[in-house]
Amino acid sequence: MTRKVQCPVASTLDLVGDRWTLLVVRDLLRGRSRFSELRETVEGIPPAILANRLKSLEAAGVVQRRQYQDRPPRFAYQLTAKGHALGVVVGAMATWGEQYADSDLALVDGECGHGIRVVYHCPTCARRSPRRRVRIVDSLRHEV
Amino acid sequence: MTRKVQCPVASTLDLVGDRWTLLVVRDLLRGRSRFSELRETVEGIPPAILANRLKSLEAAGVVQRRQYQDRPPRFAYQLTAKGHALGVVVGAMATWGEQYADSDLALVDGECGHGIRVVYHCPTCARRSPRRRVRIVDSLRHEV
DNA sequence: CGGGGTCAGTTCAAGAGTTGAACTCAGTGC
DNA sequence: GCACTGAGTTCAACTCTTGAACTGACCCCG
Repeated sequence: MTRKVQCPVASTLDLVGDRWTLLVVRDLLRGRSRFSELRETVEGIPPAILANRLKSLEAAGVVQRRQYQDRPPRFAYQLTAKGHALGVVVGAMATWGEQYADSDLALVDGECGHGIRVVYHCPTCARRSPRRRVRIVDSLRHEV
Repeated sequence: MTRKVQCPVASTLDLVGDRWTLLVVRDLLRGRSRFSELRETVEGIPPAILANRLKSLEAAGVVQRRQYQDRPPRFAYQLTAKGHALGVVVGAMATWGEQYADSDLALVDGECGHGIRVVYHCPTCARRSPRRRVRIVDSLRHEV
């Protein structure tokens, strides 16, 4: 069901625009990697959906399925670089959700260990704008 | 269908975790405000879905429905502050999607007019980390 | 005064996706 | 041999989504 659009938001939503996919990504970011771990931590996901989503994510190059032992064949799912980049989306949702709901999860910098936020950043002005009003325009080339 | 969870990602997804809602928010951010405008610009959305989503968003306090004339009653939908804050999520998807798909949309700072990105930011270190590895942990209070 | 057009939706049948429960199958520990 | 674990698959019931058509209020035009 690929929509033939150019909007990056729409193409992102083609992959992760459902109730479950980003919860799976969230738990992969949390360090879960095995099917059964994900089934336990992704709140009430039916195994059929989990299997289906992991397949889509693998097909999209977002996760990688690795067999980590073969006597009883066992698999681990890990995020690729592309998948780790999706952390910004999950993080943005966490940042937003934290303002409007109680939370037991936090987004933490892998290096300094501090809680972090997802914010706007203008590379031209080198200016960060956590709550800036932002517009979405049809293109930078033919500005609306 | 409220999930009784505390994860901010999950509660955000309860509201916007479907194929359409964030496309509607995107176009509200783009300055569209009337039903017919949204129907035209949200790629192929069925009017029943659009009406339904606008109702949910209004109930969630993300948009506000204003009657802007009453001879023929006409309505405009506008984002509240809460809704504008969702721009970070849409922006994160745009940022991610732009790296993996061609784009005709751009995220623009409302003030300086430059194209902007959505990035991680650590308020403690005052350090911005566009591609930093990030972890999601169970809580900052009782660290995992 | 009648016809066509716009806007903001609603209605409805058909189809697609989701849910929950149960089941499979291989291997392992006891 | 037997229960258990991990990694899924299968299936029927249910719900949600899709697309197309329709409504109804109001305008403008001749």
